[in-house]
Amino acid sequence: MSKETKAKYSYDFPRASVTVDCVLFGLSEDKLKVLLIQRAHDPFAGKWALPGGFIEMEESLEASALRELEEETGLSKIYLEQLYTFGDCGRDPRGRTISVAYFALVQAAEHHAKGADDASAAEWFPVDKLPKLAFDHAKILDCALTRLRAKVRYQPIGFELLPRKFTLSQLQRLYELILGRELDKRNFRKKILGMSVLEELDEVEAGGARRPAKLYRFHRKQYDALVKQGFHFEI
Amino acid sequence: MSKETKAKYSYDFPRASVTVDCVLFGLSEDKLKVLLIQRAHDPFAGKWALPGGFIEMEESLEASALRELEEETGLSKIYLEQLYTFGDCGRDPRGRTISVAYFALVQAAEHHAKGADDASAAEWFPVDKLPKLAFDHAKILDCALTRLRAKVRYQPIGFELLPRKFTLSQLQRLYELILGRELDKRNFRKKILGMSVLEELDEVEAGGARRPAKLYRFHRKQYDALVKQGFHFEI
DNA sequence: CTGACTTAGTGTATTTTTTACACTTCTACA
DNA sequence: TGTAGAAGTGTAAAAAATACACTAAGTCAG
Repeated sequence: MSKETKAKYSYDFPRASVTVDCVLFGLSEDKLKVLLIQRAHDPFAGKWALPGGFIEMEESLEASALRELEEETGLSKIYLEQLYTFGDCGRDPRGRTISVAYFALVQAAEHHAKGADDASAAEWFPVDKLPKLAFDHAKILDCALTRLRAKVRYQPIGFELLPRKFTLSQLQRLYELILGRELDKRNFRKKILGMSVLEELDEVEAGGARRPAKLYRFHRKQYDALVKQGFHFEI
Repeated sequence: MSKETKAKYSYDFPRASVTVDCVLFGLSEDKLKVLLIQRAHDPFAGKWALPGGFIEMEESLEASALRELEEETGLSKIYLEQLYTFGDCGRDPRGRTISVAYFALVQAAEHHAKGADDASAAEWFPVDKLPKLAFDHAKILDCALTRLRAKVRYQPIGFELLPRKFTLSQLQRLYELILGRELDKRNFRKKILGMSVLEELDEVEAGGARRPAKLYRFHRKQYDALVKQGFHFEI
């Protein structure tokens, strides 16, 4: 345990390292944001990067991603979806590294990320105002954004970005942000309510010098049931 | 090179193996088929499995997949798309193995696959009549089928499965096979022709005791141009 | 207390898209 | 030459998507 610092694991053939990286999207200040950490160590020390790191041997890929995320940003209990696997030869100066990328949507407001472990800082950046990223993380992020835009059209994933109780205007605004275009209020409401995946609550939004809006909640069970029946959610 | 058979590559931390596996779909005898190889070696010697194997260090993931495919089945020059990465702990009895799965569509008729290398045989199996598969390959195949069914709805991928020149009836039949339901002939033609991604040829189908059908060709350039304009292909 | 301000909330008419549906055409072969 | 068999074609009805403008409910300032 003292001087045995190298050559502890030997194999007949060379092996690549496997890492996981997470693209976390959040919504705050009326902007779509992504969570980045500032790297504490080389390579790319001081540079911004996606949270992530090496997998452990007795952990599934997703578990690795969740662990790294918690270690570096303090965030936990997040639903991750696998995005893509990046394995080009030159992508990591330390040697051949395969990175399995995950992405997730969270309520940025609820998650005050703080840097820890291999990260000296963690911060939410607007997706249209990003710093230069380490490794090929710009490419990974780009891939995630494309996926998000495609996905939001036919899956009700947007709900993950909002507080559990939200107004229809908030929901519409979210869709407009992700899709990058305005939607008609009446048509949006008609459509989304017609899907019966929203549960109308008996509460209204507090505060503000205007008519208070009704609050709704996403009805996941109802949604899952509809999906099973072959329902096609599409905005 | 003679007795140095172990411990040639050493690392400070344990590393997982990385493999690639390919799900190749083909069309023949009016059935959707998938290409399997019979494993020549342990583990699972004699069992059917997806073609695939370990990556090399100086090869991209896709290049590895193409190489393995050629080694084991003789097929080459195929457009592969990354499907998903499978990395659960118990999936390979040899130890922790991460498999990056790819999938592709080819004209089964044109590709007389023959077993070679680590495969003692290669054969096309109808997707609804599969043998028991090695590793977690049944899961991978299932994932590929789901993806294919989802994808065929909004991308004109089916064309890869047909000969370069094909009739509208063949195309319709293909869609029916993949989607698993019948389509109306007139509506199908109206829709597909309305997309202007098919080029009508001056040839007709030969042979057969019936009215010969016009031949068409997929117009990839036209399709790519439409996609750039934000065109949404959907059957 | 009331009027001004701000966002919430609502319905209908038009256009477009999707669906359902049946007969004629063309060729090979008996 | 006529019969078998797939190819090929149009229209009407239903459903979905779109465009569009006013009233309602609350806060706050005066």
